[in-house]
Amino acid sequence: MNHQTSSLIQPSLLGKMNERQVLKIIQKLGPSSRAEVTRYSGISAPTVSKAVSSLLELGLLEEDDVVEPARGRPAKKVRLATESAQVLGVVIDATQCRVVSASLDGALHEGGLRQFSTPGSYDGLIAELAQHATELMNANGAQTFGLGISLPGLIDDRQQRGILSPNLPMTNGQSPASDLSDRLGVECVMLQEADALCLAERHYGIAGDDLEDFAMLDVSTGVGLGVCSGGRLLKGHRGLAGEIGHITVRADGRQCGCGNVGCLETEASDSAFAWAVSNRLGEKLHIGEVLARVQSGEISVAKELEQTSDYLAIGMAAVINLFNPSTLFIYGRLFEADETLFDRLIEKTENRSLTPSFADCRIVQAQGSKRHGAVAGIVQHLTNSLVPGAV
Amino acid sequence: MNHQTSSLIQPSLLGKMNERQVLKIIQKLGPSSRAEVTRYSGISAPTVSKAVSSLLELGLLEEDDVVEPARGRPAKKVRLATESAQVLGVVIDATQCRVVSASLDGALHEGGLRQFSTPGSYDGLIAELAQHATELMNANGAQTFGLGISLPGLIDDRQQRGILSPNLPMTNGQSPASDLSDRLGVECVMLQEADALCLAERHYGIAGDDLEDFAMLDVSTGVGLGVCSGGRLLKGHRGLAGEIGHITVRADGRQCGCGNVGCLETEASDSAFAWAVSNRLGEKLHIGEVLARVQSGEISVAKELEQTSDYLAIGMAAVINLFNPSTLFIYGRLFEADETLFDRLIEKTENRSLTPSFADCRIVQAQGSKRHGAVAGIVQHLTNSLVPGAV
DNA sequence: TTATTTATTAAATGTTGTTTACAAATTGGC
DNA sequence: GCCAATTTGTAAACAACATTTAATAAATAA
Repeated sequence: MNHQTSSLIQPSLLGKMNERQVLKIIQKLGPSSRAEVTRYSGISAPTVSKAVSSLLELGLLEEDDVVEPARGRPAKKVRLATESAQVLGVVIDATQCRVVSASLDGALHEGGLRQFSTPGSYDGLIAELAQHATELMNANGAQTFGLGISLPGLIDDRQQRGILSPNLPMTNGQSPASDLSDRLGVECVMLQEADALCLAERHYGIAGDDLEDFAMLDVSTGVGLGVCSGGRLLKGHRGLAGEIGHITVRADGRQCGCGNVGCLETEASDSAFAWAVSNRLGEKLHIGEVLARVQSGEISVAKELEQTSDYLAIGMAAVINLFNPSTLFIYGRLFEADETLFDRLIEKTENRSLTPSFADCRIVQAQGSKRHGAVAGIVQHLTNSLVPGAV
Repeated sequence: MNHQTSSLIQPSLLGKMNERQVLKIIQKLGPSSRAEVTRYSGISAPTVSKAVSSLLELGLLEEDDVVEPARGRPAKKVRLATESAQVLGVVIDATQCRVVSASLDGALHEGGLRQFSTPGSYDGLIAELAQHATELMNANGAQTFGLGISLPGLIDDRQQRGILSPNLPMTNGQSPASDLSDRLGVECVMLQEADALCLAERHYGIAGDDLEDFAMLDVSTGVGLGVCSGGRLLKGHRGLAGEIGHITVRADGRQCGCGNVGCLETEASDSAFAWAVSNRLGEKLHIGEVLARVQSGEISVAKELEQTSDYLAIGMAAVINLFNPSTLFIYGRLFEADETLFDRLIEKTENRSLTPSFADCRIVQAQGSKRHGAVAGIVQHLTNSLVPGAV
């Protein structure tokens, strides 16, 4: 009658905790010698050696032949596996899918990118993903440790199941992670795409290493939000947290597909912007076409841009007030329309935010990609798997 | 050169982890025998015995003399300390302050409540709090393990310092926890009041035990939000997370003290409601006066109530969409004005929410109090202190 | 050759949890 | 009234694992 789900506390747990800590240090420091890890961690040298041996045996680490000239005996560095092991990342989008292979340090492989149009059926999607994944798994001698998936829409994180994806309805109720895992025989995890972008910044971003509490606003067809709080992704009860696209920013706004009116998404997204422009021109244009005409100087969209950014600022301010992120990443192509837009958007956001919260937050454009995010997702999953009840 | 802040991984860590686990089980199950803990946890009997001994020695547990008639040797139960130990809770509000004493299981002591008007100066506040606390510490033979403080306004969680409290400006920049700790010689922690309400529900609430992801909306003078995610309070980078009062719900709304316009707080709080009623009646009324006149049938406030709840629903829907709570607690006295208000508010919230997120969330009125929250805060702090790098 | 740094090995010590056995304290039946 | 059954809690023995220190080997620069 064991009601506790938590991991059993056994002496061997300590060894695993040390392994995970050593792994995390190498993820952070890059290729390192055992002595460097010892100094950095405060763990004794023999313990570090033991953990490194174990990680080498697991295949998560590899020996690195780089020698840096120094005083005494040269260090034999170890690094995250790049030759003997790999992970795959899968990005599923409304129109396109991508499969990439990467080493455990997150570096995407040259020539390891497969891209194809999203098939019309779920079975077709899984089949094509599985095929490309299999090819990448066999492409080089590396053992594949796992696969991460970035999926748009609402995702049930506990059941690893799609719930509602307006632009990709075929995934509703499906479990691509489980289906791919069955076909490929490797561990698979699925992430909401905004969460994937979060992990991309957290693990492979350039924004410094104090990235424990930050947020990612993804402005494209809809508006998505990923939040990292205390070093963990904010999931909520079922994993639906971060659905900012349908918060109300205009009590009497336009009708939204969700049934509500005046959602952030209907007032401030690529689609909303394109809709507004189309409305004025009396011609149905997609965001790409709008941006192209703007860049060619054919049309001016200052007014629509202003209105869109007014509402986007309300959404950004809500994120800053509610989550107090140290950094707010903005992911989107709207800024291509006007290079001064970003700065004006920040100013508007400041006016809509609580002063101390805004002062504590820097706002930058995101650098990462969903590809990197999917890879980061599986790498993080593997890392945490080392210790049963890990952070 | 140890850059790691995490706790050192030592064999003795395991013992502490077991102690904490045993303590948590007793917190959850109530007074229990060692055998019961053994069965529930799956930990072996001698280990449980050892942990219990240690916790008895620390003073966190006490022996319980209740014997339940059963088959074999009667169990000697242990419980959270109630006679030999206590904690204090402090609630600081704009007009009133309270100091309470409670046993480690959270039960407030009979006659252990001190209440007084909030002094005009910070030094006076600390002095009076310290005096009442000292008296409560000496009131019975119990050793005082710590003190929890509930404070309104923005709080820097890392530095345990007040930042900005519109209704209690004397605490800005101050550290009541540290100041009281110096005077009393016991451990003190400070919580934002919405977070305190969260902990009250989580530890002493009646809402079931699956309370890992939930939210607490405190509608009073302003609108505050506390969020518990994955069992931890959402803090954000500095601890400012949950500042929902100043998100924009009406792009062209009333001017707010924060500098912005159309904040949730200026459109949907006790004050906003009272302001709207006062405006119509041409007479400046406080919320209490409004409610009194409503209950006496003197005035009708249906229209203002409708508008207030319209905007409150927008805020609640934002919480549901963004945090995906399993439960949303509402704390406030607005519902006294109309007993059907709560149900209508839920309906409006549903219209403003994403369907799956709303379906996953039940909305209930909060039962806990800030007093319980302050106590829960220090008890949780003490519990987590058992293991350095705890959850 | 000496100094220096790295990494491993060996030995000593201490911690943990578990199993096994046993004592303790009660109920229930004869 | 007494003995068996039952359940609880502790003690001792044991095995696993960790950490540390110290010693040793290895590999290079000076």
